[in-house]
Amino acid sequence: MAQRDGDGTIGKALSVMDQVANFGRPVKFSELLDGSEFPKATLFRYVQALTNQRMLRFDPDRNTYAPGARLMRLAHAAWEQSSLAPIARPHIDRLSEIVGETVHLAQLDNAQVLYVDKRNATQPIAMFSEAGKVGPAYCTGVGKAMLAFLDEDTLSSVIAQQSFHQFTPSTLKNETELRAELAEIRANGYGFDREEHEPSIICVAMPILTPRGRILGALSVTSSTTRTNLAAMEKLVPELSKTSQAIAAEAQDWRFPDLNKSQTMGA
Amino acid sequence: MAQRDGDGTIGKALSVMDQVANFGRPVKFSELLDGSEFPKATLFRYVQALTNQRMLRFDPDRNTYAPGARLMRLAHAAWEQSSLAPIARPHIDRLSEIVGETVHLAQLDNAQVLYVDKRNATQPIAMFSEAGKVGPAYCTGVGKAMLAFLDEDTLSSVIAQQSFHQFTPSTLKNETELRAELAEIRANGYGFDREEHEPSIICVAMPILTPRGRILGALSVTSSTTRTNLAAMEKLVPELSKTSQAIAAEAQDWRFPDLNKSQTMGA
DNA sequence: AAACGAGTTCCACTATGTGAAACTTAGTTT
DNA sequence: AAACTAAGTTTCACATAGTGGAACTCGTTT
Repeated sequence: MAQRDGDGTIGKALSVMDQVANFGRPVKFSELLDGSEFPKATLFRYVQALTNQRMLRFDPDRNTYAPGARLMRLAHAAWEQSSLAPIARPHIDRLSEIVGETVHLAQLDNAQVLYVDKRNATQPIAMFSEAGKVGPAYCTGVGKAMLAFLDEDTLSSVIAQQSFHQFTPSTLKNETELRAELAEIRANGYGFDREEHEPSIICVAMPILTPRGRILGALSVTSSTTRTNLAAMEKLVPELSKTSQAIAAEAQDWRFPDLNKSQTMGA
Repeated sequence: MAQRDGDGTIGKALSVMDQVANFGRPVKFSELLDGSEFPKATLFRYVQALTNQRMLRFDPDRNTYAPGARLMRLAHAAWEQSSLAPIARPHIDRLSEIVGETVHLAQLDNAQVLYVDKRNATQPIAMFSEAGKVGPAYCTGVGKAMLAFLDEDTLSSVIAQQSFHQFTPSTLKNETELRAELAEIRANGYGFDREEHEPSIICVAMPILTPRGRILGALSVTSSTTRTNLAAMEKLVPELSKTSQAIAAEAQDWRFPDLNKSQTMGA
C-alpha cells in the first residue's frame, strides 16, 4: 500500500520522464545524469527504452532528449475521456460568455491543481499551452474548492504535500489557516482566491461534485482588483453553481456506450 | 538494436497504456485482461503501478481505469518544447488569416501523422481535442509531404507500416503508387490531398525542413471541393512556403538558453 | 447455501534489470 | 601527432525485481 514513488521500473522510468519534462528544454544525457539518483548505465538504459517507445525524442544533431510524441497521443486520450473538459466545454463556453471573464476548469492531480480547460472571454484560447498546466492547491480558488470536499484521509495527505510558499501577503500560511478556510468553503459551497497566488488576481471558485459527493473538479471565474471586487464576483455564484451542476449531471450520465461488443486493442 | 516493441517492463507497461487509451472510454480490468497478452496477476500489477503513478486513473465507483492526469502534465511539456507548435503558432495564425481556411500543423510520430496544432479560420480552436490526434501518413497531405523527405531506410520501414486502407476511391492503393506520388512531391516541394482521406476534402501541404534537410513537420491548408479546387489551392503555395521557411528558421535559432546553470529536478 | 465471476494476494522461480568497470568515440591540450 | 579528457556506450557477474499459476476474497446470481 506504499503511496510513495517506487513502483519498480515503471516508477523509476516515469521519474526520468518528469526530470526531462522539468528541464523545459532539450537536455543532454550528462545533464540528466548529474541530478539523477541512478548510475550512468542504468539511466542510459532507461533513456534508451523511453526513446524507443517514443516517450522521449532524441535529437541526433544536438545529442539531446526531449519529451516525445507518444505522450501527446496518450494525453489526447486522457483529455478526451478522463477529464471533464469535453463534457464541460459547452457549459464553460456559455458561462464565459455570460460573465465576460476568464473561466478555468481544473481537476486535482495528486496534491496539485491541473488545469484542463480555460476560456478567455476576449481572445480565443491556447491549446496544450494552457491545458496540462499545474498549479498549487492551497492558494488557488479551484484548488481550495476541491480540497474542501476531500475525505479526511486524502486531505491530510494532500495538505502535507503543500509548500505554503508565500506568493503574496494574502497567501495562507499553514495548515491551520487552510483548514479554517476549507471549513468555510464547505459551509458556503464555494470559495474565493483573495489575491493569494498573484497580486490583484481574484476569483470565485465552485467545486463540481457527483451526487455521492465525490469531487470531480472545480470551476472558477477569474478577474482582477483593477476591474472588480470580491463582492461583485460573489454575484456570479448562482451562474457558477448552475454550470457546475449541469456538468456534474452530464458526467453522471456518461455510462458505457455498449458493454457487449468485442473491443480492439492497441498493444 | 531491436526496433520492435519490448523494452522490458517499460515497453510492456506502455502497451497497457495504449490499450487503455484505445478503448476510448473507461475500461474494466477484465476487459483489459481478455485482449491482453499478459496473465492476470501480471496485468494487475502493471495497472496498479500505473495507477499509483497517476498514468491511469481508477474510478472506484465504476471499477474502471482511464488515462490519468500525469499524462496531461507531461504532454504539456512535450507540446511546449518538443513540438513545433509554440514556435509555429504566430506564423500559423497569420497564415490562416491570410488564406481564410483551416490550417494544420503536423509532425511524424513513427509511421503516423500527429497533429500538433490547428487553426480554424472561422471559429476559435479546440484544445487537446485537436492536438494529439493522429492520422494515417499515406493518404493525408501533411503525411505525404513528410514522407517525401525521409531517408530511404526510414521511409521503407514507415511504408511497411501503412495500411493502405481505401478511405475513398482516390486513396493511393499501394507502395508503388505512393512512391510515385512522393517523387512528385519531392520534385515540386509540396503536395496535395486529392480527397484521399475524406470525400470532398482537399488540401495543399508543405514540409518544414531544416537547412540540413531533416524533416521537422508539415503544414497544410485544407478546404473542400464544394468551395474551391486544387488549382486554386495551388495558388496558396507561395504563402505556405513563406510560412514554412519562417518556422524552420526560427526553430533553428532555438538554442539552449543557459548551459552552465545548475538545474533542479522533479524525481 | 452453493456456484460463479471479478478482482486481489501469495510465493517459489527465474527472467530482468542492475551498476562497477571497461571500452569507444569525439573533442581538447601539450 | 601523441596524450589527455570528458561524454556516451557496452559488458557481464550478480541479485533484485518481475512473473504467473494457483489459491483466496468478496459480491452477485441461481
